[in-house]
Amino acid sequence: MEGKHDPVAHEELTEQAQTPWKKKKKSKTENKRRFSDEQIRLLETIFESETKLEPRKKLQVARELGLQPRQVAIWFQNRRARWKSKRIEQDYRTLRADYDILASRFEFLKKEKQSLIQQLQKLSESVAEPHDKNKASKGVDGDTKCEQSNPSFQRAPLEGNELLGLQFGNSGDMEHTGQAREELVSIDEYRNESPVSPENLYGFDLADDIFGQSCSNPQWLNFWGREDH
DNA sequence: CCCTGAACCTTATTTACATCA
DNA sequence: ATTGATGTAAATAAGGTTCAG
Repeated sequence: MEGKHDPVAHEELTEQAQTPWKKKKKSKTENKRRFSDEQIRLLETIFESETKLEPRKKLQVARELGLQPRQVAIWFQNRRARWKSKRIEQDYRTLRADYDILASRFEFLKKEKQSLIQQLQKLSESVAEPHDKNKASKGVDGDTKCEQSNPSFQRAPLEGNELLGLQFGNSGDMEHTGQAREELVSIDEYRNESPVSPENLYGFDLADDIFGQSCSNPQWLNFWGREDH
């Protein structure tokens, strides 16, 4: 990689030994001057195309700018450090923004889940009532598919276990029961009629990514069914 | 194959200087 | 005009890697 023995690079040692600050702790008349605009301009130009200098190029640049090769080397070292630090800041901002979006989605889905649970409770209560015969047409549909927009309900009433599975995040079982999945798939239908649409709430389209996945991917359901998230 | 020294790297820190309240 | 705080860039130090000899 780097650190090759280069007769040209060896030149630097000789020059370095002559540099006024070499091994000096301090000098009262220290002349640590900032580089001129012209020097910085050229150094920056070179840095844009190559962040590391070949020894020969370093000597050439040093001659051109009237600097010691060591100074050029140090400038590039510091420049790389500054560049890296800025990149880290940028990466942080990007990650932070991603996190904020996910947090918003999480909050929305939490509310959505609560709402669904309440709806299921109401439905199961109404279905459980022995005297009514008309409410069957308002039941939960077990034949639902994601792509299906018809909200007709022809399925048998919810079993207590099914409801509990959702309510208490008992998703380990649900994941492998097609029946349970079908229950949850009705989220897709619910969102179409939901009074609080995600678009209105957060200004971006959740339907395509979040709900789109939730319909086809049981792992999503598994994830959001847990309380510890 | 191992050792050594040179050259260079990254990272952290120090130092000198500029700017501003 | 002076001064202390603060920011920035040049330089140093320490420790690591690579590679020729």
